[in-house]
Amino acid sequence: MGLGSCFRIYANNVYLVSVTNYRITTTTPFHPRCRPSCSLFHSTISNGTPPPGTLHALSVKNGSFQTLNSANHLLSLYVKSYNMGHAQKLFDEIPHKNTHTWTILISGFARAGSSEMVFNLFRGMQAKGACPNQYTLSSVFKCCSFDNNLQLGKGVHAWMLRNGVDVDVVLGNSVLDVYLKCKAFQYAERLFELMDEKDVVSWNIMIGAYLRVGDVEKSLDMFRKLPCKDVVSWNTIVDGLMQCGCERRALEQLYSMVEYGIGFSAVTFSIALILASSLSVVELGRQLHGMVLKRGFDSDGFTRSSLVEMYCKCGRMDKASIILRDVPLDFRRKGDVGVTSKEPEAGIVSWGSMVSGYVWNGKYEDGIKAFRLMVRELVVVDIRTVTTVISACANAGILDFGRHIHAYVQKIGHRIDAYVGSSLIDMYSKCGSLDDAWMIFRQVNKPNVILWTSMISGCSLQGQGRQAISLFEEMLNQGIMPNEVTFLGVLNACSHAGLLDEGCRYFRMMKDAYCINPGVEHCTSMVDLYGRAGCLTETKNFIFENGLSHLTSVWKSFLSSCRLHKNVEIGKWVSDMLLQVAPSDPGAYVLLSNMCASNHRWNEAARVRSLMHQRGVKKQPGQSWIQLKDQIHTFVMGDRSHHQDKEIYSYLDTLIGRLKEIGYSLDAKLVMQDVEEEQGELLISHHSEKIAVVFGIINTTNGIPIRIIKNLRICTDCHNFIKYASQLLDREIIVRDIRRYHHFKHGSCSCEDYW
DNA sequence: ATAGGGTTAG
Repeated sequence: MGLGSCFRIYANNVYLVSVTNYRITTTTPFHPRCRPSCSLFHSTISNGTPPPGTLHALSVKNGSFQTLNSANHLLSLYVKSYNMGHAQKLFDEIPHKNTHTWTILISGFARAGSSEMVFNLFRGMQAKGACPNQYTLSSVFKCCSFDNNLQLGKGVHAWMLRNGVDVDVVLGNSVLDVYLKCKAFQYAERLFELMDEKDVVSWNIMIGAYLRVGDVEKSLDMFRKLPCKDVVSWNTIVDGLMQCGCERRALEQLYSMVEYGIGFSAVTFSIALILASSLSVVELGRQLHGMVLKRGFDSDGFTRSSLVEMYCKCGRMDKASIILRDVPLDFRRKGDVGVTSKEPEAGIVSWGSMVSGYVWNGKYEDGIKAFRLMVRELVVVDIRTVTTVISACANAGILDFGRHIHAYVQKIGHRIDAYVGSSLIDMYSKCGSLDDAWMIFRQVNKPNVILWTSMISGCSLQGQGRQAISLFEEMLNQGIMPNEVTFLGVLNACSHAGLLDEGCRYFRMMKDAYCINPGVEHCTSMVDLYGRAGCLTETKNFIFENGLSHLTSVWKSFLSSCRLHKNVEIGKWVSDMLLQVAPSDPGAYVLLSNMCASNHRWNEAARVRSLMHQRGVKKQPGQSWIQLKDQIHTFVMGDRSHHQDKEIYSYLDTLIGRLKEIGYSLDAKLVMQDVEEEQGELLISHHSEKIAVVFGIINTTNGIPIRIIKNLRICTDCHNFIKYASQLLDREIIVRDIRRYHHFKHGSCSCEDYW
């Protein structure tokens, strides 16, 4: 993790520490009593340290920075306070480096996850004839594990054996971990057998590795054979089972822990709380909360964060905020925090969880408020939390908040890595701003599959099918291995762009060349592809050949294709199938009645509606929302609750009049097609998306695109209305509905009227 | 100095 500018609190003073071009600056001078000396470097860490940069400057000035020993101490001080930029600079200045000098810097970069730096330094070290010690090797192996660099790991392991390096159990475990993280199970198993000294950590590493690849039986077997389990062994098995989707078995193991009297650690609580929220057992969560309080684990930041997250996921924001109330933002001043402790991060995580929690629960304003508070209070927001929040913004479609966070990431000087990059690309493309997504995509250094996939899916989402495909081809050319998600993006792109042949080719490629079994989503996408191309017979064959006839999504897609191609005969048959599979799905009835209506079969349409009514199937009410400044404005059909309602409706009526002059018409038959409620022209003209659009027009200046999010699919009339409005007012209007994006510009839509 | 908590795409 790179470190840019950040705020650090030393002895109740806030320092802005910025590291740019290896130069360190602080806004507030440190305490004048401090005089740099070797011993001071150590003692100051624990009791309110002035930034080491200042110490460095002073020590150079008054000549106390002379011996290699003191240089190494200073180096380690930089490393411990995460100032790797300055550490590197100092390192370069040290003329005669010893093993210790190299090791300090290497371990620092290893902790920061900068594998490339570690590998380069390690090579440099060997070239200069400095002999790596066990600490050095351990750091290198850690990076090999992190980077899946099997080649280097194997090389260093061989070098160790050749040079007769004394391998103790810790170093042996590091090597074992490399082989397992790289999924080199044969090597690992052989090494495990040959290790003359094995401890419980070695076993835990093995058990964890089998769980990561989903080999539940093997890991459970080893777990049972393990003679002296520690709490980590138990944590590993509970968490691993949960990750493998065996939540019930995880819960059983958790209960066994209690039975055997194994004391829970903070990690156990974290895992257990997540388990409780994924099983939606609020009661278990509450019990755990009680235990946490009883055992005093509520001072642990990670545990608190899990508590907050658990309550957030259960929708209990009240409970979550109570926990957070006891975690003040100035938690770092409480004196229980050392520079090297994980605690500051953990406190931040609690707040980050709260921000995400608000967003998950649709309380965007509160989320934004909490985030602002964090920033205002000069808290360093943990980058992992940031990615979570960005992804929450993506799913909630709130571009402004997303942009704020993007700006924040830039401000703190964090490099946009694959994690942040993917979530930003996703956010921008889901919020309808593909240009920004491209900008992010181009600036990421080492793109991985996920990054490529985000961009491919983004293009596909925005209807840029061809673009998505050429991106995919480029990815293959660069030797990046696509996975099932990538193929899903590509297939969706083909289906949106109507590229039948290409879609079929990629589907075969996925199965034959990459041995990926098509999942439900892939098959639905294929059904969509065939259906949209008008190959209704092929669609039907595909469904039966692939045994998909039990899937609601497949029949729904088929039915909308029938509607598109106005094939009522097949459509009726499809809707029979659909109603058999999903008799209580409101979408089935709506689609069917729409299809009948658009073919002027009014009686049948009415029959479908009354059937729906009889069976007590309720349609989801339509809702649209738009963000202006910090506020999210939500509208339902015929909404009168907004304080600007008079203005909105009079503008809407005028606008409809003007649009009619350029060709828009409120067609009576469209009234019946509607996905929301459908009774007469008045109601259709007051659909939530129309209200939201008008509200946006009134409250923004010309030239600013209007972004609307809708919880259902957009109806034909609103689609028409917005097309004409974009032409008349020369405005870009972007509507994200439940299925896809509609990018209206100059009177046409990016979906080319298919959705 | 080794293992376990939560980060990105659908």
